[in-house]
Amino acid sequence: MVKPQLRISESTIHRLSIYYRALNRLERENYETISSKELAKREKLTPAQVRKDLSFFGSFGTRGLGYPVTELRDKIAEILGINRSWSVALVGVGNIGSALVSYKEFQKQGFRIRKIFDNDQRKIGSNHKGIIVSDADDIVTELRDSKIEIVVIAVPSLVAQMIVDDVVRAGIKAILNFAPINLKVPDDVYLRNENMAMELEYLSFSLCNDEAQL
Amino acid sequence: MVKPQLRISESTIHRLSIYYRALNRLERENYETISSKELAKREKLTPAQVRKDLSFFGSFGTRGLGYPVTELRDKIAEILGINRSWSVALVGVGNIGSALVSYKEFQKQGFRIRKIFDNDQRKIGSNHKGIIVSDADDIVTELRDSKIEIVVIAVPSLVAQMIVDDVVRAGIKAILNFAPINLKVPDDVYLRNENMAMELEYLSFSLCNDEAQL
DNA sequence: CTGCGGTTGTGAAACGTTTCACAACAAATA
DNA sequence: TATTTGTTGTGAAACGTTTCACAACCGCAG
Ligand SMILES: NC(=O)c1ccc[n+]([C@@H]2O[C@H](COP(=O)([O-])OP(=O)(O)OC[C@H]3O[C@@H](n4cnc5c(N)ncnc54)[C@H](O)[C@@H]3O)[C@@H](O)[C@H]2O)c1
Ligand SMILES: NC(=O)c1ccc[n+]([C@@H]2O[C@H](COP(=O)([O-])OP(=O)(O)OC[C@H]3O[C@@H](n4cnc5c(N)ncnc54)[C@H](O)[C@@H]3O)[C@@H](O)[C@H]2O)c1
Repeated sequence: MVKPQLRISESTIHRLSIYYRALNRLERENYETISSKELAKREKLTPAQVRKDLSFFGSFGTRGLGYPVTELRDKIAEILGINRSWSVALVGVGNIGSALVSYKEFQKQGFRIRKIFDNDQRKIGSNHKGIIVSDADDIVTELRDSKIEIVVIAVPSLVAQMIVDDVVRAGIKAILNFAPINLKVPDDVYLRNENMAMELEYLSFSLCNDEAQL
Repeated sequence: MVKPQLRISESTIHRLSIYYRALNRLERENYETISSKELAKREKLTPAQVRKDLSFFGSFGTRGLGYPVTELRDKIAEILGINRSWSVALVGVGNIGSALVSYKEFQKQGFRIRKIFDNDQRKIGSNHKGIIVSDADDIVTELRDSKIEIVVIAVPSLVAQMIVDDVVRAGIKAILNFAPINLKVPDDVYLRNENMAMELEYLSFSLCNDEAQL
């Protein structure tokens, strides 16, 4: 898929996610083709950037015409690996965990929550959207025997490292963490952090340094 | 605060957020000073980066000794503008909105949710952590007469642009958006997006391109 | 008060990403 | 067929960020 031995930057991948969503909308609006110029305008990017990003993975457009919307959308889905479904487990079904379980878009996109863990006796055994909450003490064994590929961590910061150690021990290679803390994982485990406080802090900084044109 | 006419990059600000949290932990662990080397190690960054980031804002360390933990933490809080409290409004108290209202860390950090809007008749008038939910139809007037500085958008994507237009019309200059869509705002309004799907997609991409050492 | 180990602050080099600019091509029109 | 308009794909230039490397300095020991 990727042109051999070319390192793709994080920003490029993030923009592919953006293109993917934009193309879905364009399809709904019955566009058949889209130029890099128009796509860039819609997403506040530059046409050159759109073309360069795509060119890392192949040549999907037609000169003079632009890119075929549906085809490009599918191509990007393939590149991102979202043209399939992924088995996801959630650890910690509190405020944010519950919100994630109830979020239909993730399921629609192919991210299927198949296991939920918690250590609260009142929650263990309860049913969340058809999934029975397991005891967090069993994470290692339950994950090892499962087909889970991605684990979402939504437990308090203080216990997050402990949980993530278990998750890693169970052989999981991809983790999405909501605790505002830097988790330590081996090099072969992919870890992404979702840190809302950081975005609020960015807004705070922007407001404080307003005249400086950020 | 910022050295005159120097543009600070987004990455630098994000790292300041990281340092801030790290320093808080160090304080709890009774560290009095910390070297850029040690701080970098803890947060998987480089010592040079730590020093360069801080140097944009002044000179906070002592050669031979490192940085004073508490003092530096307070300095960074001042730079980020989080040494004060901010009045926040939330629009959409569904799954994710409720999670945010219940999240104590934001309040502790000084981000105080003071108003909540929704358009669901069953929710309007109800009480969430001491705040009565207002009718979303009144956003413009209610926000205009208020001291709200930051608005969090947690409504379905389809209505997010409409809501954000109201919010902008009310004179709000900082918005944190959870809807997975590119919102259009005037140049003088700061908009940050929290897009969880994007992080899941990044993990998916990483897993699919594993051998390529991402 | 000199020398040494340790660390900052910062210009300059190295590196990475974005933007530019244009050849190559597609379609439409005359 | 020739010409015009529009757009991609991509090397090369411009720009921005990270890393390097070292002078300047601190505290301490002798
Ligand atoms: N709520 C938010 O809006 C929000 C926003 C940003 C970040 N976060 C972060 O997300 C995480 C969860 O936040 P929350 O508000 O949902 O907290 P919460 O207290 O509502 O939920 C935490 C859940 O984890 C469970 N838990 C605790 N220890 C556990 C363990 N050892 N093993 C398994 N489960 C355990 C608890 O029983 C609870 O169900 C925290 O790290 C928080 O900082 C939350
Ligand atoms: N739930 C999640 O975990 C999650 C994760 C990522 C992103 N998001 C995004 O966050 C947003 C909210 O998601 P959710 O799961 O909380 O949805 P939800 O349906 O649970 O909540 C949406 C809330 O917005 C209210 N609302 C609808 N139209 C409104 C209007 N015109 N004015 C004011 N309020 C209105 C609804 O009454 C409801 O209370 C969506 O854009 C979603 O894509 C949610």
